[in-house]
Amino acid sequence: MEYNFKELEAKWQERWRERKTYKVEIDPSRPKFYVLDMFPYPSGAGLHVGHPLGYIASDIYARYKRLKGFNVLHPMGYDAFGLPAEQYAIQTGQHPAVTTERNIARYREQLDKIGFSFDWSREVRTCDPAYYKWTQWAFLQMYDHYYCRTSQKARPIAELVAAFEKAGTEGIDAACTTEMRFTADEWRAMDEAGKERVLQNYRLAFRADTMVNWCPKLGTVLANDEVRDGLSVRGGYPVEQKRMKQWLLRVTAYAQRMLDGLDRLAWSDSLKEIQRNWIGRSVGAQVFFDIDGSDRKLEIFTTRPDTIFGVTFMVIAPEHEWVADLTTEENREAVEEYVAQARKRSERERIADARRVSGVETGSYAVNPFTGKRIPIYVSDYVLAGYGTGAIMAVPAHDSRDWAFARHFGLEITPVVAGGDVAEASYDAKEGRMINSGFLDGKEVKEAIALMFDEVERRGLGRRLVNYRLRDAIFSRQRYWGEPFPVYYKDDVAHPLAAESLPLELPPIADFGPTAEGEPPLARVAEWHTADGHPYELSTMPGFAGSSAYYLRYMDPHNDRALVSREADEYWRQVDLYVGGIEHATGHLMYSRFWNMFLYDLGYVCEEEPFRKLVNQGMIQGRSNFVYRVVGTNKFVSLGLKEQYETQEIHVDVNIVRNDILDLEAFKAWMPDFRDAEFILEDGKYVCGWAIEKMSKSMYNVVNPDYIVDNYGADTLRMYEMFLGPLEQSKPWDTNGIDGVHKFLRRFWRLFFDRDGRLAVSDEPATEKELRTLHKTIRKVTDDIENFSFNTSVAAFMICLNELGDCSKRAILEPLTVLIAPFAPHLAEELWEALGHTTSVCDASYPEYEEKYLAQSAFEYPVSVNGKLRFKKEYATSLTPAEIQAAVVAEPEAAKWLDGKTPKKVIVVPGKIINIVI
RNA sequence: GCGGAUAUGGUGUAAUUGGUAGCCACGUCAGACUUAGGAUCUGAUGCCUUACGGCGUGGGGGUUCGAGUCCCUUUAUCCGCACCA
Repeated sequence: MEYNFKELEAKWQERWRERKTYKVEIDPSRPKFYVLDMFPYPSGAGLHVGHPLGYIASDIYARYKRLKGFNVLHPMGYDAFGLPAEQYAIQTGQHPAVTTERNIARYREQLDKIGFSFDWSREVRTCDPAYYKWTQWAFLQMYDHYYCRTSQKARPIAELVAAFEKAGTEGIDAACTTEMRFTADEWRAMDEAGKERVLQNYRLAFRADTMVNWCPKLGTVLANDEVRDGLSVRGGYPVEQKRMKQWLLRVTAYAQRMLDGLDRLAWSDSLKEIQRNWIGRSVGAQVFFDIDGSDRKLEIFTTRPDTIFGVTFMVIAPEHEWVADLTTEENREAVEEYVAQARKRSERERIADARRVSGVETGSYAVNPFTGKRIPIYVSDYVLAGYGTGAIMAVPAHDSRDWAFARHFGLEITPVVAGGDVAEASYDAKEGRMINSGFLDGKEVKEAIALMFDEVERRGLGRRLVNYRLRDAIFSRQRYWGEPFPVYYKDDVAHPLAAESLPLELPPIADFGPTAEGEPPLARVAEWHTADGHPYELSTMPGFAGSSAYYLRYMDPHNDRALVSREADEYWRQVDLYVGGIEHATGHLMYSRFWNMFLYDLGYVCEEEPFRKLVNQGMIQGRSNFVYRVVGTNKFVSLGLKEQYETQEIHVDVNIVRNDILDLEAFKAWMPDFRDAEFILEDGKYVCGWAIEKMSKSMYNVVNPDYIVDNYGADTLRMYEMFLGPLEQSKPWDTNGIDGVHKFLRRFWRLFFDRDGRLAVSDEPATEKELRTLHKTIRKVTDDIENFSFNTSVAAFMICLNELGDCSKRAILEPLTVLIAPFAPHLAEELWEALGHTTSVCDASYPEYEEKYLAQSAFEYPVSVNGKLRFKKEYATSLTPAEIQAAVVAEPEAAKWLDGKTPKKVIVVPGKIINIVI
C-alpha cells in the first residue's frame, strides 16, 4: 500500500471536525500561548499559493507549542469590510454582503484543505453587526475621552469639562488640534455648540475641517498610509488635497508612547525602523518672529536654532491661514494666482515637480530677532502646510532647499557655520564652528544648538518643542461597505448614540455609487436617521477600524456584554506571536497599537502592547514560463534554439509546464489559437523560458493551493512551502522541486508499512547510532522552530531519514512521528494511529532530546608560543576534548613541527582537527 | 537625499554564529529494475585542469593562526520615508 495522502487527509480533517480537536478554552492550569495570523480580506480571486505561507508557519508553531504543553489560542476570521467588494458592487450591482459571503465560503474551503489547527468556533467577521458593535463602541469611547499629557493617558472628557468649569484651560496639558487659551468665565459664557467646538479640539475621536487626501475616482478620502506616490494604494487612482470636514482619530496623542513601546517589542529591526520613521520624531524649537508693522508673530518650527543668525527670509505654505493677511496690495494678484495654482496641482504633480523652485513675495517683512534685519516673507509650495506650523525660517547657507530658493530669487545668503562654500552649495552638515553669529561665534554646532535653545527661551522668543511627522488618522470614508458611525446630527453638531443602542446596523441598499450631489451612498437611504428624525452620519469607518481590535475579540468572541471579558483578557493577555505581511507596517500595526493603548488606558485590557512578537513572512512571487513563437507563424521554438529565429515571447500557463518542459498536448488544448501549433524541439523536448514576476492572472503564473493539495497532498504543500527558503524572505514559487518533499514523506511512510500495507514496525531496541541521529534531529528541529527557521528544520528531517536508512524501529519512529506532526499533521495522525494510539497525535507530548546523544560541539584548548600548523584528521567522537588535544599534539606531524614547544591553542570541531597555534 | 535589507554552484538554499564553504533538495549525467515511465533505487555533480594542482561566497582593502561571517570602501538589487524645516 502506498502513501495515499488524498484518502488519509480527508479522513483526518473529518475527524478533527467531529472531535473538535482544535477547540480551545481558558485553562488556568496550563500556560497559554496566543498565535495569530493577520486575518485575510476575502477577495474574489481566492487564495493563491502565496497566501498560506504565513498561515502554515504559524500553524506549525501553534501545533509545536501545543505539543510542548501550552494551551494555544489559534483563531482565524475575515477582514470583510472594504473597498474591492464595494467597487465590484458598483460594477455588477451585487450586494457586497453577498459577494463577501461567497468569497468567505471559498476561502474557508481552501483553508480547510490545508489542515490548519484553527479554532473556528472563534471565527470573527468585521462586517457582522455583533462584531462591529464593538468597533462602534470603541469609537464612542474615543469620542468620550481626551488625552491628558500630564498623566500620559486617556481620561474622560467629563473631567476636562469639569476642569474648564473650574479654571478654564489653566493647568491643562492635553493633546489637541490647536492650542487654546480661555478662562472659566469664558467657558461658561459659551453656548452648547460653542462648547462642543472646543471639545472637538480635545476628543480622541473628533470631527474637524482639515486637508485630506481626496480620491475623486474612488469618491472617498483616504488615510496617509492608503496613499503612495500620490496614488491610492487600492486601485492606483490619483489623489488630491482637499479641505473637508471629517472624522479623525487623534493617534498623534500616542506618538511618543508608540515610539517608546517599540523598544520592548520582539519585532524585526526593519519593521520597528519603518514605524519610527513614520512617527518621525524631531526635536527642535518653536520660535516666534515679529512681523514688521504688525503685533502678530509668525510661528515657525526649526531643528537648527543655531542658524537663526543666518535667517535671511521666511516662507509660508500656500495653505497657511495668514497668506491673505500678509499679502500687501501690490502683491495680491500674484499671490492669489500662485495660491490658486498650488491648490489645483494634485499631490502627484507636486511630487513630480519637487525640484522646480517656485514662489512669490507677500510684500510683508519679518524681523530676525538676532540680527534685527528686516527679512522678506515668501509663499512657496516647498513648505508643507501639514508639517510644523506651515511656516519656516529660511537659512539658505545651510539648507539646500532654502539655498535653491534664495539663488532663484537672488536673496542674501549669509553663512553662519564655517566649513562650506555657500557660493557653490549649501552646507547642511551639523558640524563646524559658528561664524557671523554674535555670541555663538567660535562654538561648535552641537554646543550652539544647546545655547540657542536656552537663549530663545530666556528671551521669550519661543521654546523647545518636539514635532512628529505622524498625522491624525482620517477616520471617515464616503463609502457604503463599512461600519456606520454611531452618531447623529442636530444642527450640524454631532451627538453620540447611547451605548445600549449599539450596533447601529448598516441599512440595506441597492445602488452603491455616490449620489448625484456627490454624497456618500448612505444618503440614498430615506430612513437613515434617528426615531425623531435627526440624520445619521453618511460616511462609514475605514478598513482599519474593524481590524484594530479583532485579536481581542478572538479571546471572547461571543460575549455580547463586552468586547472581551476581564477573565478572558487576563488569561490570554496579548498575542504572543503575530505573523503577517510587512505591508501593514504603517497602517494596521500602527492603528492596532494606538487602539490597544487607548483601551489599556481605560482599563479594558491589561497589556499596553497588542503583539509581543511579530514575524513578517516574505511575499511569494510568481515564476512565469514563456514559449517563443516564430514571428508570423504558428511555430514555437524551444528555448535553446530561439536565437536562430526571430521570435515573440508569450506567457504560457505554468500549470501545463513541468520542470520547464512544456506539455505539448495540454498547450494545444490551452487556447484555440494554439490548436494547430507546431514545435521546434531540442532533444525531443520543448524547453520554456522563465522569469520571476508578480503572481497574477495575466501572466498565467498563478498556482492554486488546491491544485497542489490534489496532486501532492496538504502535508507536502505545507512542508514544501517551508522548504522554499527563509520565512521572512520574499521568494518565487516554483513547483519544480516539490517532488523532493513529496518523496521524503513517501519514504517516511514506507518505514512504517510493508508492501501489503501491514504495519512493519519492530520493537527491537535502537542502536546508539540511531539514537544519536534521533536526538540530533529533535534538537535541531526544536531549535529551528523556536527560531522560525522552518526551511532548515524540513532539511533536518530529510537528513534524519538519510542517516536512518531503513530503520523501522518503534523506539525511533514513534518520537519522529510526534516531531513531524506540526509539519505534516495528517500523516502524523495516520501513523500515530497505526502505532496503536487511540488519542490524537495533537495530544501527545513533544519529544525531548537527550544531551548524551548529541555530538560534541566545538571546543578550544589554549596554551602558549607562536606560529601555526594546519592538518586534517578525524578522531572518534567518544574521546574527550583533553584526549583529542593530547592525541593531536602526539601526531608525528605536529610533534615534529612543535619541536618540544607547547601549543598555545588547539582548535577542534566534532571529530576533526582544524589547526594548532603555537 | 535619509533609513533598512540582501548579494554563496545551473536553481532554491545551508554553514555548529569567527573554525574543512556548498548541508538538504531541485536540475543534470551515469547505472540498476522495468513492456513503459513524469515510478523506485544507487552513484556522480562549485569552477578551471587529462592529471598534479589551482581558483572560488558581487568588487577592492583590512583585522585574525583562521573571514561567507567582523571592520573600511565600492558596486548592484529590493524595500520604507521623502521639499518633514
